[in-house]
Amino acid sequence: MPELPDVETFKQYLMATALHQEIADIEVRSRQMLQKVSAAVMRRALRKSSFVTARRHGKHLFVKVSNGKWVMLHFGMTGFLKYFKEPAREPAHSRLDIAFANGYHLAYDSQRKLGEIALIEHPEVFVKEKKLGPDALDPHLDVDRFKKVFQKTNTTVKTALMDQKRIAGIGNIYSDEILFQAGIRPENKSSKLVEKEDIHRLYGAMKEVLEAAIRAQADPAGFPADFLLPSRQTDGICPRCRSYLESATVAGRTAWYCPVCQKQL
DNA sequence: CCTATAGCCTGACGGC
DNA sequence: TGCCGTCAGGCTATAG
Repeated sequence: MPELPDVETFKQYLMATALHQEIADIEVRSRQMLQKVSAAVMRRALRKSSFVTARRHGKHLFVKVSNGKWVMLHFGMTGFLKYFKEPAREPAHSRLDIAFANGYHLAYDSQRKLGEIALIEHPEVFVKEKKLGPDALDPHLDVDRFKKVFQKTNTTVKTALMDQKRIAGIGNIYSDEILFQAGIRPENKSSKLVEKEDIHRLYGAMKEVLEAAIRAQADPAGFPADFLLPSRQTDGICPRCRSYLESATVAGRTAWYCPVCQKQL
């Protein structure tokens, strides 16, 4: 699930529910989710503290603790957050449970355990160490910088879009949507896009798709009618021209596209 | 350096 | 019903 729009929605959710409440205790349900930190250290860092704010870079969520530390949450393919009170409401694969003094809980759920939880000094240092590219919605990421990212590579445009070291936040699902909105096939060479001046449309589509998805809180039910994503399956139909969608393996993932609306350069 | 590919982990689904 | 293969909205370590 979690690409940029999803993680942005998690951030807003966390900030609307879980800030400024004393943390009574935490329970690490799956040790393997913790990166370079023991459950004991994590517990010591959070107990009696509270969360004060949150920020996001790409698919990473950073939650600031009142003692100055930050908790880093990455959601893998299946992660999400859930704020709840009744124990019966705890999600099925809760890997970290944070119990607040007011009786509520915040659960980090990850069915496939492909995510990561860490305790870090500062998000900026983390981003630098991970060599993450600029966030896809960073205002400083203008079209010229975007262009540079795409011209100096020999890979496909979908692969480049999903490479977190080039631009952070886009994964398999949203790269399909962005390429559909830009009218470009996923297996086109990235550098060719720059030659052919299609790069401006790709840039515009990226910003528009991600912003629209955030407005819909990453819920497909609220997506614009011309979005490809809800049709992304066998026998799926293009929302524009009604052709059957096609799929191909690109970057080891399944790409869906409209053979009529998306051109081969 | 660059790019492509297995492997990690768990569960849901379709076909037999 | 049960079993098996396949696939899944991510990323890393490795090979070429």
